[in-house]
Amino acid sequence: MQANVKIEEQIQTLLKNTIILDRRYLDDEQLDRNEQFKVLEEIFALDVRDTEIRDLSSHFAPMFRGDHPVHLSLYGKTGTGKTVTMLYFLNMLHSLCGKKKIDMMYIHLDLSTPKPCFRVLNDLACYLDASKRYKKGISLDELMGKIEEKMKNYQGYFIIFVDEVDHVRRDLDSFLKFLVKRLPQTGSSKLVLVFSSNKLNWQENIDPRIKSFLKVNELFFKPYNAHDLQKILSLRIKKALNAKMIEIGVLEKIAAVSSRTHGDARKAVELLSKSAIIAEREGIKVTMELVDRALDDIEKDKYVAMIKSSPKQLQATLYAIIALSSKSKTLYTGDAYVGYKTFCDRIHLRPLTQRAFSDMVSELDMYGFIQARLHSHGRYGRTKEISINLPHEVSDKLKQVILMECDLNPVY
DNA sequence: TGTCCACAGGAAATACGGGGGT
DNA sequence: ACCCCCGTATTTCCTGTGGACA
Repeated sequence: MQANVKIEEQIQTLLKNTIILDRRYLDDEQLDRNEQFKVLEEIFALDVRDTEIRDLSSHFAPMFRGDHPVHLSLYGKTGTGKTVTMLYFLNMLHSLCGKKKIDMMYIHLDLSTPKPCFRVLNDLACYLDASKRYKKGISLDELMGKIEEKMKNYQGYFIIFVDEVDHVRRDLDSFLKFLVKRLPQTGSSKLVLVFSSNKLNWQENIDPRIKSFLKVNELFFKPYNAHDLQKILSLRIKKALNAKMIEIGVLEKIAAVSSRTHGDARKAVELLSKSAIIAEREGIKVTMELVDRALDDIEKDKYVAMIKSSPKQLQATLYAIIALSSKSKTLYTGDAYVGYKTFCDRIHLRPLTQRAFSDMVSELDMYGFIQARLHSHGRYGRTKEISINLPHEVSDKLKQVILMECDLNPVY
């Protein structure tokens, strides 16, 4: 009896302190297409990305006169809404075309993770239902043929949205050549290509003959400013969180910090989400200080997540470096390599050559785990000076994580 | 000024693993 | 089942190098 009361009390307080009401709205991945569009609609209704949408409209307007719009290039850093805005726009365009009885279809090729040319074409073919999913073994030509075959009888507008084009590894040239020169010549469909990229110069390295065929209109997405971010965040708060548990100023702070450092909407929402999670776990309101802590946490998680998804060899390299550099102040490649080999021995991993090890070190340097500066000691040789400038807690955490990964999955 | 250390980092060769064709 | 092809990971081999030292 008494226990019942107690439990009820506890549940009551928990409910009262609940912050996250619907966590799906804190992570777009968990929303389905329609829900995403709904959220977008609300955001765009607040005049966010208004100019971009206007530009897009005017770019595609010729379609309604039976004209053929030229290709389009979108530029903007990650998280500035290129993908989201374009998808939203295409969706609208699609339904508008439906109303006006204009034949139109669009395809979104998502390259957020880099893929070789082959896979991209395969994806395209799959969307068109022109081929099954291959991993390897079929020639590019054959794939292209299948796609052409499928498109031969299509008459209407055909929009291909290539998201993050510069991520086509190996042979971006032949991929573009196919899209720009070969595909338009098959059948009578009106092909419109939309490219997005966060590199301004992605066109620089492509074959000039193809480049000249890419008569592109360009559209720039500016990073979100604090004002826009506030609108976006407040919408998320409305959808996902218990507004009573969020102190005044938190929203503004997150928006300000985010716009100052990156202007990335996804990261801003992530920060909000992280703050809420911490607050809920500790049963307190979301305060300004909590936002700072969430910021730290995100930073740490980044490293941990990255090392977790890295190959064993890279993990071993990092472990050896962390372990060694806590003992001595300056660490050189040779010593690091020796330490790495002993560690490999311990976890039954076949050690790499020094040459390959050196590449691992460079990679870790690139990712920001360590710093490796080339330094010459005169007749005592030239080597990299390796140092770590992560906070101790982070490197300790990394060590733990790596050990766990290795001990649980011994190789060889 | 020449030597020589202890590597860096480029190029080419080789190993590997997964998948299709037959 | 066997062979071939392709893309990627490593190895092998190699040339290059800043500067302390004699």
